[in-house]
Amino acid sequence: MAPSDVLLRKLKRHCPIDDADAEAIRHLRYEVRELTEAGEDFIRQGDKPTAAAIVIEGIVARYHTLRSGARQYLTLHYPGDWPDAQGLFLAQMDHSICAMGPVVICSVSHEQLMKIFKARPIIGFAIWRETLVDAAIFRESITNNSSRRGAGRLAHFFCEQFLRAKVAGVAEADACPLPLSQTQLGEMLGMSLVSANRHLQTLRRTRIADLRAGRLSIRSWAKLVSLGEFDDGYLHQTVPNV
Amino acid sequence: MAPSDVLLRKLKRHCPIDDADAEAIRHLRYEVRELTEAGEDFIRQGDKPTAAAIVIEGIVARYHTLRSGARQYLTLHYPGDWPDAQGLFLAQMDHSICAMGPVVICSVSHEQLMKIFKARPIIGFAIWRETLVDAAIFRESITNNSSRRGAGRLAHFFCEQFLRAKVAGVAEADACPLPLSQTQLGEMLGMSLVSANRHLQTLRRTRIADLRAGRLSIRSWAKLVSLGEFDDGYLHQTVPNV
DNA sequence: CGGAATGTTGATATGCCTCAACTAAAGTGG
DNA sequence: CCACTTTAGTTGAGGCATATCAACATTCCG
Repeated sequence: MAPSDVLLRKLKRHCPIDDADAEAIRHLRYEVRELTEAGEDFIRQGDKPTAAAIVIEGIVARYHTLRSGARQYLTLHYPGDWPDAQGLFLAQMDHSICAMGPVVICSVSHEQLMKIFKARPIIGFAIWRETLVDAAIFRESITNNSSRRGAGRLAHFFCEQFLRAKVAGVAEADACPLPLSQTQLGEMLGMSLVSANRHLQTLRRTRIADLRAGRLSIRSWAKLVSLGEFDDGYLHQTVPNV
Repeated sequence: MAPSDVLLRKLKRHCPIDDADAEAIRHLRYEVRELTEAGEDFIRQGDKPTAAAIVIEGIVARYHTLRSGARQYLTLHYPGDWPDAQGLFLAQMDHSICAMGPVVICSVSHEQLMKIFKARPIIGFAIWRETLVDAAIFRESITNNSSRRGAGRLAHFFCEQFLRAKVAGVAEADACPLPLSQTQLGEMLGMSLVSANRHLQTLRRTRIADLRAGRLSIRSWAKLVSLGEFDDGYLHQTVPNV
């Protein structure tokens, strides 16, 4: 899919974009970039970005680097997502973003975006809303990592990733890409890789879900939702009137 | 301080607000509300707000309610903060907000705000930036609650609250209000109240910090920062050019 | 003065981390 | 194509941090 199509598809999920808005978006100049290496950073903590990136293909992750050098993964991002939209107003990156596999991203300069926001506020609102949904996802992660434990924490995470992959159009009926090693899964959920491994096996053994070779398979959605106490409200998939 | 002064003070921290912008803000109609009961909710999970609240005096908290009825506190908010700005674009609240003591809030209808955003984009940008800093704070909480443990987790939290209280103008040189019971401290940091109590005592014994009667006293800022591995970059206090 | 909420302490249990060894799979170079 | 290396996944054992339970102290408030 062409970058502007991915972009429009996503923005329309946030706000009603009319033909003139769509035209303006199609006329943006973006630079397309391919990353082939899994793990490659494309924005680093401390950077001062002058353009915003949109994921076109593949999956990227935001992460903090701790004093010790350890990582805390924060979220994954799917095609259509704007993983560094905050860079529009926050001068310096407080975290890094890396590719979780082969990825295509495109970037649009802040300059162009600021101009379009002034001329067509609705486009700014759509991207603002994107950042607000991100924030809701962060909040949910605080809760998941702080108050659920073991398999429930994994289950909640899997529910979210599966739904988001589905909305982004990269999931099948009962499976989706989830290119995380068990080490990374642990770094995402605040547990050791040994714990991640063991809870993963529990989900396998109970035929609830399976993660293998970068692919998440859902065996029983109902059980997964129940175990993770998952309620998708925070993903805010229903579009408001603006 | 008058509501519009608190509001302007905060917005100016985000973007350069000119006289005409300030005038427009002063002419907004807001409803002032006082809450006297600690613990009183003023927005509930599931609500569909039609106005946005600004904290004028006191401290409020956002929290999730789990299936079990337990709470996960997400963040505290200080005078000038917009704890439910997300309601502008996300139809339904995914969390609740309560007063942590006597509080004054004022609310401005979404209708008025949307109008002013279209006429004066810079005001929208300032509030957008507010929501982006919130998101950065959420990210940091994920990391703090997931990858630091014990006293370090407490220390990081205390550093953040002290700095934010200072910026909001409600802190003294080495102390600030922090109206949390130990139970709530635990619910904020993802630990039991017994653990919260014991780590608190460690900080007391080592003369690093003390929390008593809703008041946080900093005994050694240097040690607190070091113990919590605190770096204030994520609070994004430096103002960008727009 | 009594009752409720909050804070403190001890004892016990358990979940998770760490260490360490080993297996399996994937990628590399001769 | 096969040995070799590297990375990822699996398993067991031991110890520690934190949760839980329970009793008690303290403060606050009516």
